[in-house]
Amino acid sequence: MVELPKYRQVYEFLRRQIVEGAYPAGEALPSENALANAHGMTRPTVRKALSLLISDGFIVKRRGKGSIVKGAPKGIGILSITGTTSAVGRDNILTHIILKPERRRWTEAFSFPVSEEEREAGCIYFERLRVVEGTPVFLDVTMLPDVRLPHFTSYSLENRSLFNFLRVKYHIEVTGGTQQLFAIRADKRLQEHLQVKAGYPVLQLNRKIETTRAGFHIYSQVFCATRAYGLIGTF
Amino acid sequence: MVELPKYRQVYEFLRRQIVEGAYPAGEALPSENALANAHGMTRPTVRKALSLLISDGFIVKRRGKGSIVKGAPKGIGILSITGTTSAVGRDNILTHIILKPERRRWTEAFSFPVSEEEREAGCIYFERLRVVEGTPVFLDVTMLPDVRLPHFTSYSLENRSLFNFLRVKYHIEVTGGTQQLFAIRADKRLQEHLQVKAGYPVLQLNRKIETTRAGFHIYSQVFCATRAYGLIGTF
DNA sequence: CCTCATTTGTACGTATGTATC
DNA sequence: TGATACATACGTACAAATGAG
Repeated sequence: MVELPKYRQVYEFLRRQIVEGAYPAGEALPSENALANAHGMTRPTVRKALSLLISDGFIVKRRGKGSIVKGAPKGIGILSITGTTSAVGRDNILTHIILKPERRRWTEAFSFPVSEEEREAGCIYFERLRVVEGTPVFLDVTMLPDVRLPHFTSYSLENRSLFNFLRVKYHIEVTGGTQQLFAIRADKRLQEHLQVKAGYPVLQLNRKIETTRAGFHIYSQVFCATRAYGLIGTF
Repeated sequence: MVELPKYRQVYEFLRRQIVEGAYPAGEALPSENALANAHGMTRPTVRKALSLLISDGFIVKRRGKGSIVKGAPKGIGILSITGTTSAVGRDNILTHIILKPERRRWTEAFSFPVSEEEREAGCIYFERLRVVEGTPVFLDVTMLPDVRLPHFTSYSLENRSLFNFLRVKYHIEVTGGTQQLFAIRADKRLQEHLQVKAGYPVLQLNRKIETTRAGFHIYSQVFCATRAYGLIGTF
């Protein structure tokens, strides 16, 4: 088992501190030098951790002032790299398996081109519904190539983060991705699962997710009814 | 006038090279060491430039291989930090002023809270329509606080990037921001400007944009009909 | 299978500039 | 003015993945 790199450790540490409210919104984190001392590392390493917090939208930095904690945003941060599970408040999200992982042939990956190797490997396909505080919010369709994933289809993903699952079971780390956004009308299937009326506007997200394993991508399609929560993100 | 930092210069240089097709998709950029030598800087500086290209979705990196250029994605990259103008293909976008910049009182900034100073300063408000290849794609509503922006309302923003404008005229640099996404039905106003039918699903983007000037935010609301182009982004 | 050169990833240390208070 | 804090940039070292031989 490989240790997380130092900058990731501090990142995780600070992230937890912030969401737990150790630093109220508007307050500054300890200075970069202070953090470096406290964690036994140098300033460049701390800065790398902080830059992750910035791109996650947890802090902003002001020259001469410090790293100021942003208030917890209202909405669901699915636009960033964090998976759906950790994007919400986490405690109040339930995952319901609509279609268990099964092997398929690739047809297409949500308008993303599929490489030759991926096509040959075959496709693992499953559908999940995410329920936040009793109301269905996401319909999540996932496709990934069936290469070196022993016993994948026999595991249950009920209430489990796919990204964490891939990391601990198969050593696959998510590194980033591309996404495409559309506004569409709810069709019959979406009406049913997301509990909206016919023709209701729904967000559609097509994502191609890069990983540390070269050539291994996760293709994911998310449908989201934004009546209560908007999707939020930072840039 | 302050020079751009070195890492920004290389970033701009490589970015231009990529969009001009100097490195076809799938090819690797010169190695970090090579770039460092070529541009008279060290590897950390080059790496900073490359990390910008990654977050813009231009390249992916593979350990032991190099920085591989991604194919030009189809869609409009408005989700990232680049303004609307440079998000598109750039040559084929036209800006039509619907409402010229005028002073208003703040009511609300698209569901974002407005600070006391911003409220007191008053609000500059304007609306623009972006037309790509003959079809209207965005309706762009912008609000910004009227502080230390001499003669702003007297300039025309026709076919001009707001971000560039702020940089060269007022020394304000955009550093990032938060956005919120919804799928809505087109109302009367949107039907007219975006040329869609009643009830057509439209993407709504509320953005609060941070700048180098402390406490100065740009609030922007974008409506987008995603019939032809989806919005794309990386993470 | 092993070795080696190349390339990126992580982390160290140092120096100087610039904004804030 | 001085202290503090972040921004930029230098230089170095070793680890880990890749691909060629």
